[in-house]
Amino acid sequence: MVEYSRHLDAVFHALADPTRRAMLGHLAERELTIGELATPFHMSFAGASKHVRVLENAGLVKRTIRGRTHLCRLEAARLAEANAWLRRYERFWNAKLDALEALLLEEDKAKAKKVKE
Amino acid sequence: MVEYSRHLDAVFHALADPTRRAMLGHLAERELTIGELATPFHMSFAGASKHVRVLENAGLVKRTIRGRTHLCRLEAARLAEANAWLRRYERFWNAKLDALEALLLEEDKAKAKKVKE
DNA sequence: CGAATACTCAACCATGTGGTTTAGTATAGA
DNA sequence: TCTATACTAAACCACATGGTTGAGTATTCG
Repeated sequence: MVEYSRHLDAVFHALADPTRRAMLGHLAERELTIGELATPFHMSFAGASKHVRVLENAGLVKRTIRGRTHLCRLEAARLAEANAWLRRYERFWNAKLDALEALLLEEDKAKAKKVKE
Repeated sequence: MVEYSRHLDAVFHALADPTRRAMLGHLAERELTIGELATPFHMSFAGASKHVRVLENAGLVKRTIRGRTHLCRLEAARLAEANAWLRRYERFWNAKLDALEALLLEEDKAKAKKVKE
């Protein structure tokens, strides 16, 4: 759980930029080269390339060099880690789950009582 | 959906720091003052205070000034937004949820149909 | 009142960030 | 082979970040 920490730093930092989030969105459709990733943005090629590097370092993108083009594909495992971290706070934003939790808690109490008896 | 973008920048940036993530963890237990939030960390009081400010600006923490102490409580709505963003990639890391997603999508379609009618 | 407490603000520092441009490397294709 | 393509690397810029210290502002309490 603590092992996530380093990952999470990099992943959340990578996600904190709208360009990079958009890039991930495009990669969700299909694999793309650096050039294809770069074109939608008003930015130099090198600039976009640096964003891809950040995503790669965060483990969100894997690169396959094929000839002179670099094919990038989405790697979702680290997104799953980030999601897992966020889910720990789910009960704070989801009242329905709060009620469920209360229910389960009571069930647990009932069980505990039975065990004691 | 695009409206999230500004929020997401701030939220993900706030979450990219382990000190701030730990602070949120503590706030999940109970409301805390700035001083209580600061003590666990090897850091000046003012330094910790700046972290709280970042969380506050990201909308993750609400502050209630009570006399000379500032009580902070977790505000999870923005975490929910971040979670919603991440969930769009769920199918990439969880094959089982893929089926669920398809199901929900059909339900949504059914609902949309009803609304239209 | 006076002193301790809880906190902010401002200035400062080193480093990191997002962006650029220019130059360089390696591959593909005429 | 010669040139266009796809990309990286490096140097540079302005600005943000995470951290510090020191001073300032309320508020509480003896």
